Amino acid sequence: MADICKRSDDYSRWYQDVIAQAELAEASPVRGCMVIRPNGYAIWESMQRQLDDRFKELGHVNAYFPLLIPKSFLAKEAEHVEGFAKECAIVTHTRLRSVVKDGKPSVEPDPASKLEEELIIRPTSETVIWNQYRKWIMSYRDLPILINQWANVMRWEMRTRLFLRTTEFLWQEGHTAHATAAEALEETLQMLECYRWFAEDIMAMPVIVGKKTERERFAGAQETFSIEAMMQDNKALQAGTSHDLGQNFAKAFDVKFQNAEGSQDYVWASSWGVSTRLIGGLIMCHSDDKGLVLPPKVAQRKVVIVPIWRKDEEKEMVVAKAAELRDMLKPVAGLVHIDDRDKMRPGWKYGEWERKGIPIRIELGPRDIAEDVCVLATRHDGEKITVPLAELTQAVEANLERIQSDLFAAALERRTKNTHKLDTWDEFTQLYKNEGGFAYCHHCGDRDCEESIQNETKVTIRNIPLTAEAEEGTCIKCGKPSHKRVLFAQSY
RNA sequence: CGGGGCGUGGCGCAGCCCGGUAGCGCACCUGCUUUGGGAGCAGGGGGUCGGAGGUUCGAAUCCUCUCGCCCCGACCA
Repeated sequence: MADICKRSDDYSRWYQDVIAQAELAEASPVRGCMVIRPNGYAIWESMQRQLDDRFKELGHVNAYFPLLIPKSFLAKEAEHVEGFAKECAIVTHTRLRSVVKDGKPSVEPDPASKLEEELIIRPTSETVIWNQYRKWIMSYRDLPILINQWANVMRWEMRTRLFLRTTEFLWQEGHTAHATAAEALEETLQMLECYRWFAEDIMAMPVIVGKKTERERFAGAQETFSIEAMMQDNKALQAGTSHDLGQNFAKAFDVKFQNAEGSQDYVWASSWGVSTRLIGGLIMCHSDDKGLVLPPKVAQRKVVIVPIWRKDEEKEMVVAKAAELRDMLKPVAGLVHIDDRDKMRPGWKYGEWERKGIPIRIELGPRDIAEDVCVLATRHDGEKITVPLAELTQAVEANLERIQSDLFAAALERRTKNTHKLDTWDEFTQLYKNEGGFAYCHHCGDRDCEESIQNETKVTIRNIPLTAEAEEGTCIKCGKPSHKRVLFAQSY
């Protein structure tokens, strides 16, 4: 039981096994949609809370815009339609009627309820939001507007994978409006940095921060920036994006303001988002063949106590002691769970909490209590140490910090080991024929050249790192001159 | 949508080729003994084999269609 495929045998099978065994999510009756189970949702809540706090610190407020968008809205920004039209779900009727089909009772859309203007289920909310902004913005005094919304969106993708790409997903989308291009860009970069912070400091997932090429840009954006993380199969995962929208949406939705000098100008915009895809990244970044591994800062339950007993009297005593420890640990570990389920032996419980990724497990039995100690086991490295109860709080606190930094260090080391600087097409194709990874290479910047690389190798330019230094070279593919290296990888 | 694989109690599978109306492991329920790394014994409940049609005295097994899932591609956060 509890079989998790080894990463080395079949990575994507392993990924699915981890999700199933940790009870994070499962498929739904509708293809491509997922049911996020409590363990998975707890991760999302934890991410949501921390991001939301940060957004607010940076001056943003939350609002909510509707799920349904008039079809015509999507047609207002040319590139935007181009980008999303293929994957929009459309509402055409407002009610069903009962019918008998092949002798069986059934339902079908009532033809009488057909909508005059069909509605789109939002794939993203720029259009509805900008339609409202037109009403809210008159003067430069109304700017900036810094709104975020937590919502679900739908993109009818051909192929889905739990968390990484589902037809419906949860995300946050920030939509800001500014009086100047510089301010919009500043906001775009500020939120990009916020995402870097979240990925690295909270998720312990190192990322490369950079600018997307024209080809990979968000439909309707002037510039798109992303954070890219390396998964354990050496593929890249785009973990968050921040877009400088320029005046594209303001022009499409006619959002003008009067500036201090009295003249009219279109508003400058940014939008940025991260989604439940982050959970997929979290899994693929840290988990192992035993199951999920959660960084303490993301884990809702950071510590579980497994009491051990033989007789009922022992159970009472051990569980009471466990409750004491739980209360004692609250300031450093938050809510601590005591697994006092009967009918399950300790070994079983250890396995279960390992599959579920709880960072620290405390084992507490009569022998420990007699000696005023307990056993502290850390999930990520499997180490077990005996800790005097008097020192437990500090030990837990120190270990939570250690786990967090160990995970980041391990992920960074793995990325470093699998990152290369390549200068020849031969090395490039060899790398991606074999182990893959990140490759910093020169590229001419030509869209067709970029496309031909993808067609031949499935490798794309993930981004142009913000830290890329000027360096003369020649394009890895076509040999034309290049002035800096860009980040290549196969991606999810 | 193209290529490959697979649908049999909750989960994982066997049976299918050589038709005779279902079996194993785990899980579940009851009881007793257990409990420091996935406990043991005994008893027990649950499926008509993804769906539809066909061949046949008889179909999980053969044929046709269909739906769904997984993997590999094209599309994408």
